Amino acid sequence: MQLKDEIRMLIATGKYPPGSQLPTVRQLAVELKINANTVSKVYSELESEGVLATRQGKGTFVRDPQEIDPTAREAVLSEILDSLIIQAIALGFSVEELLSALEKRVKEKGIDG
Amino acid sequence: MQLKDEIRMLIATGKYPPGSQLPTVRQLAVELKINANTVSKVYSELESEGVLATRQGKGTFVRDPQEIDPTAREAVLSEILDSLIIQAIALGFSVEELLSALEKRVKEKGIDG
DNA sequence: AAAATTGTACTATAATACTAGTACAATAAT
DNA sequence: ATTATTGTACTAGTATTATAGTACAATTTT
Repeated sequence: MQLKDEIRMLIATGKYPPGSQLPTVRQLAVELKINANTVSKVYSELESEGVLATRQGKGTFVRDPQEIDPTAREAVLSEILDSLIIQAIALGFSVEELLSALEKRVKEKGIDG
Repeated sequence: MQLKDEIRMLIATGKYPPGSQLPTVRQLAVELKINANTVSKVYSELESEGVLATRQGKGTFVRDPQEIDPTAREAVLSEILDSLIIQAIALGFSVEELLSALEKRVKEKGIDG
């Protein structure tokens, strides 16, 4: 299920800004040649992470971050940070190296904000 | 396959320092009540990431980070950093928030280095 | 109210991953 | 050399997951 990553990517790069509507599950299923239920599951998982919001009969939308419960939002971030830290340390990177690598990567990708 | 994460965790926390030997695939398979081939696969994947080194007939060992090819090592780090950045941005975190959250998380966990 | 649009639930089928058991290959110890 | 130890390859069986197709539920639009 790397579809989740692709959707997050499209959101992160601004292709789908907050409030915008994602393709319908049927549209995306046809486009990617996968099953509508699989798309639905992915949307549901991203919804439970707070990234998306679905409304029956209307569609699936990118959630405005300010509307997300801050506690849940930070919990998700902490989880992925922990995973990152563990992987980096296991590879022998120091904390300093990790921090500077993140800064460098951010600059390279030219991310706004 | 969250076994990979657990092994990385044990390495990161110093339970298995560089050069130390991991349990044999059979030992770990019995202990976790899973199949030896599954353990072998996990070991192989971690080896391809550069974290482990296996030697036929001798066992599987934690690789000394200094022995890892620096290019491959940084490629792995870049990959997980990109994943982190995308997830964080999709959740509406700014780069500044991401960096400070990482610093904070590192301090909280009291990681050496 | 009726029709259209969208996400979801359900069953059956196909594909994938895991398990179990065994045999083999490479290294180390005797 | 022989034996023991360790990781790997292989086949077959099981379980999990994804797919396909259909029907249903909730909302919007007409």
